[in-house]
Formats: sequence, C-alpha cells, structure tokens
Amino acid sequence: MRLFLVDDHPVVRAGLVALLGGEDDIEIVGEAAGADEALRGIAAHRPDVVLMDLQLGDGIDGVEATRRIRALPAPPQVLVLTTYETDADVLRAVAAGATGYLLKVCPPEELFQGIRAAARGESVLSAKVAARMMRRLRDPGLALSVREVEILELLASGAANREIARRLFITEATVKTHLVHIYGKLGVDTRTAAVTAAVERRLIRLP
Amino acid sequence: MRLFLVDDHPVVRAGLVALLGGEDDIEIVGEAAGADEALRGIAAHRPDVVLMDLQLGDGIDGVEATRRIRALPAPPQVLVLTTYETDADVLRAVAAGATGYLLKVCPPEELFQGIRAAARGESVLSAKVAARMMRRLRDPGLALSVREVEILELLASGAANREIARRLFITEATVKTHLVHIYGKLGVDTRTAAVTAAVERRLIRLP
DNA sequence: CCGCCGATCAACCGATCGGTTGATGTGCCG
DNA sequence: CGGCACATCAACCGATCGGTTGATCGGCGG
Repeated sequence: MRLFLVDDHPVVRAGLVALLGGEDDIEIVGEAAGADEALRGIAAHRPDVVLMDLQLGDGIDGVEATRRIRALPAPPQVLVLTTYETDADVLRAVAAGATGYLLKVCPPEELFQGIRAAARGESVLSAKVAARMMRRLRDPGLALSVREVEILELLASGAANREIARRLFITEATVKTHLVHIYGKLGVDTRTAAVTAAVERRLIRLP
Repeated sequence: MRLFLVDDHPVVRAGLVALLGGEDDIEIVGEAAGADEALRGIAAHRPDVVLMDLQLGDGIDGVEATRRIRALPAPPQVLVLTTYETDADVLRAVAAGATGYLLKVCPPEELFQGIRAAARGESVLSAKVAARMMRRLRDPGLALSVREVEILELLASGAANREIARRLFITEATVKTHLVHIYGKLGVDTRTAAVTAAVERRLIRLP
C-alpha cells in the first residue's frame, strides 16, 4: 500500500518513516512539508493514502490541502494526523473530504491500523476524537450549535457585535441572543472569557 | 554524550531516535512522555543533556519539568525542543533553567549541533527564536512591557478591567491606560482583538 | 398534530468599555 | 542633568456590551 506523508516538521516525518519502516505492507512513496509540494508529489507518485498534518509549512493549511487533494481525479484517501482535536478542526477536515482523523499522541499500532483502514476506504477516528464526537451526538444540549461556533470564531477575531452581524447577515439583536446562549453553555459571562473557554474546550482554535 | 528524550508524542520520539541514530557521538539513554517519568529516568540514567518538549503527557508542563530537573544535584543541561516560539514560553523556559530553545521545524543538522553545544554548556537559540529575542532587545518600543503582558494574560482569561485592577493592585484607570498602550502597540482597538493578536504574535499563549 | 429547539428580531436599561486629556513619580541612559 | 519610557491615577463622555423579556418562524420527533 502506497503512502504519502505531509508534515512541516522534519522530526515528525523522520519518526513516521522510522515507525512505518517495520510494516512490510506500507510503502512510503514520498513526503512533503507544504501543500504545493504535496500536490506535486501526489500527482507524481499516486499514493493510496495521504497522511496529512493540519499545520503546514506554506500558507495553506491542511484542511485546504485536503480539499484540493480530494478534488483531484481518482484522489487518494486522506488521513489527518495532527496535534489538535478541536471540534472545528475535525468537522472542517471531514467536510473537506478527510477519511479519518488521528492524533499524534496515539500509540503507533493505532496509527498503523488507521492507515490500513483508510486504504480500505473505512472511516477512522482516534479514540479521543471519537469520544468527543459521540458526546456531541449524545448530548447536543451542551454542545454549541454550528451557528454558535460561527459566532465564536468571529468573536475570537475581535469583531464587535455589529461586525459579527454584518458578516453573518443577521441583526445585532440576534448576535446578542446567540452570545447569551453561548455564555450559558460555556459557563462564562464575557466575550473574552467565552473565547478562551472555547479554545480550552477545543471548540475553536486560534489561527 | 548521553541524551534523554522527553516528549508526549510517540511519533516524535521515534523520529528523534531515528535521526540521532546516525550520530555516533550521541547516545540516547532513555525517553519519557511525562514529567514524573522523566525525573525517574534521569535519576536512573544520568544523561548529559535532556531534550524537552513543552507540552507533556501528564499535568506538568515542560517549563515546570525543566525547573525540577535543574533543581536536582549535578543536573543535566536541558534543551527545549518544541513547536511554539512565544515570548512568554521562551522567557519562562530560560528562567526555569533551560540551556537552549529549538523549534521542531528546524532542520536536523541544526538540532544535532544544538545538542552538542548544549552538552558543552553553551546557550542555543533557534534562528527564529533568536531573531525574536534580538528584535525584542533592539526595538523595545514595539515590544510590550512586562506589566502590559501581565495585563494581557489576565485579559485573555476574560477578566474585566475591575478584576484586572484588583488582581494587580492598581486602579481601573491604570488598567485602561495600559490597555490603550497595548491597543496601540498591537494595532487593534478591542480587548478581544488584543488577545488574539497577542496569541498570533506569540506574545502570550493560552493554557 | 403538537411541542420543542434553533434561529431570527425588537426594545429597553444599567454596566462596562474605549478614548481623551492631563497629571505625578520613578528609574535609566546619555 | 535633562530627557525618555514606564507605571500610576483622575475625570469625563459616547459607544458598546450584558441581560432581560417577549415574540415569530421553520423543522424534527414523539
């Protein structure tokens, strides 16, 4: 099975090469530190699976890189392997066409099985990520709605209520209503605290 | 030269082992995913240099782990190898007794030389980190003062001006004055934007 | 079909924030 | 010694935010 690595850290790429060297059925056909390099390498080497970090060397992030890879004709499976487990990251990666989402803290064996499962086209979720998603499905009351996360991300960028309203094509009154709900769900009472609480709880991630 | 690895990511540890395997003068005598495990391993194997990540497996972070290691009798040199390059991280790590500060994105050769330099007791700074520190020294006007960073960190926790004033034993008026200066230096005009700008510019980092 | 939830909007009020002007003291560097 | 940066405080004003109450509408599930 042909594998392509995309990660901006030389140390991590070396680690993956070393770990996967012991797996005879997995062949690493190329690696890249950034999105452009990855797209060229994938076109040249036609891998079955791409192992993708979310923070990349060049300006393009892993989600956008995933989107572009999946837009290729007969695209490879993309398995995200990254440090973060925010709701926003996971949902965006899956929306961009990722087959699975693993964390770098996972034990090597889980990584191997994940790569093989991805090659078969199966969906793969790291235990921690899966738990987060299950909780999100089981207990939707505590989870923020999609709209509320949108508000939070604009909040994190420092936008005023009026600016948020303008960007989302709603009125300031609606923004305030959403904020009250967000405060309640996060257990805070100011916008700044909401941003840090959301970052801590991995609901959003700062750029 | 005896080296000990501390990093919570199995992939990164494998990568370091693989990369350093080619350097005959460097011998890896042990590794750990967390601070407690590291302290036990260091006591047992007596390395010359400890390669330390800042985000660790257990509750203790790399800065605190560094402090504890440097408090040992005849302690090893501690070389920080991490993803982040915030002012706060670097300054805290150095204050805790770190000999050097390298980034995981650095090329392997720089890492090798850094480890050897650390073993000789020399200070090591990654090029990006060094540049940031130099800028901080050369152009103190653009850098935030220590007091302003304190304000920023409380800001990031969501504290209101009154709360910040109470925690720092100053009046609300003074807090507002500091905020105006901070806004000016960061080029923003709201507290929330100041927090995200500070995080983006690596002046502070969220917990 | 009816209830619940999410999303939308309105009007109001007090509290907080952003911005300005002006002032004082301290410590450092040339 | 004379700046200069930093930290501290005061008073003021308009803008924004936080909180509340109440309302409409569409979709989804029992």
